[in-house]
Amino acid sequence: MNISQAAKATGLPAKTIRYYEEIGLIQPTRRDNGYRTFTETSLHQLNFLARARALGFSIDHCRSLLALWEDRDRASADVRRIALKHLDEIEEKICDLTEMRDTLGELVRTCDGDGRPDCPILNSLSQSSSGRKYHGGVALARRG
Amino acid sequence: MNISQAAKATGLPAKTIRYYEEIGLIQPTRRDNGYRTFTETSLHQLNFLARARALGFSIDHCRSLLALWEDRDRASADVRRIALKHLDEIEEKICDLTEMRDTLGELVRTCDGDGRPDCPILNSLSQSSSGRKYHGGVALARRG
DNA sequence: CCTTGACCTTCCAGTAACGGGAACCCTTAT
DNA sequence: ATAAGGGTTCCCGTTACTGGAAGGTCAAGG
Repeated sequence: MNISQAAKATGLPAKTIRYYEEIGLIQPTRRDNGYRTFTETSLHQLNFLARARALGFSIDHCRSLLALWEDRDRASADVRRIALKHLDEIEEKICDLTEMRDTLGELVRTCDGDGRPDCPILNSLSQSSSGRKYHGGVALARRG
Repeated sequence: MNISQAAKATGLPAKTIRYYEEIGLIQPTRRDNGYRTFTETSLHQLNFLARARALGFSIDHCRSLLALWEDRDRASADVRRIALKHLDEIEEKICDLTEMRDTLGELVRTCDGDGRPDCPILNSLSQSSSGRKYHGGVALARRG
């Protein structure tokens, strides 16, 4: 099975699959012409990764989970620990975002949105930062 | 006022302030020795930026908001439109994260976390992806 | 005058997780 | 022979910074 077939089968872009190989998450074999070959096992791994990534696990966490998955003797507790840690992070993010949403929602609510130059949103933003939290800048930033 | 004073006054790291100058968000003047000088106006801008960033506005949105803020004739509707768009994105993120949390929480709940090798979390992850959504990989990823 | 230490400067590299696109090879069909 | 549709590697760009090196500046102390 070639990479585009594997991509179709797992829902992952071919680029992503190549990337996963590059960083050592998977090791598909090669044919004589250099093409990657994906077996049933590769597909299982890729599906595992796709699902874990969809649940928000980082690549590093995915690496650990994948190793645990392939270790017949692993302890369930190890997996649980990673999942719990991730769950905590998700909770915190939801909390931050909810706070953002409430604050911003309140501002938007009080903004007429008409043609007049007065704007409660800008007024609030220009106030000197009481209650503002600096989260390291990037933690709450948007992507894409 | 030097950069470290400005940093202390705004809560932004000096590195970040230099970065904001580099990408053209602010234009502090320079002294003869090359040191940046921050005035009351600079501090207002930096506070504005810090607050907008804390609300999750992207740098690009911040740039627009800052321009609108400094435009005495701007229409309130312009600001409102940006804020609403951002609000939508926040909502969607919260939604995605909540879904993640619920799914992962359910898995963790059914996991004993003992020493035995059987693990419901891994079992679920290894199932073939029904109901899984591929969000473009990065949208839901963690940072830091 | 010299040194020390705390500032300040610029520049370069790295982060997470890919996506876009160029340049080029392989296979199959016409 | 050539065109289409795979595949490959490699490099750059993305976001919003952070860390660190190399070096200039300034005030105080000996």
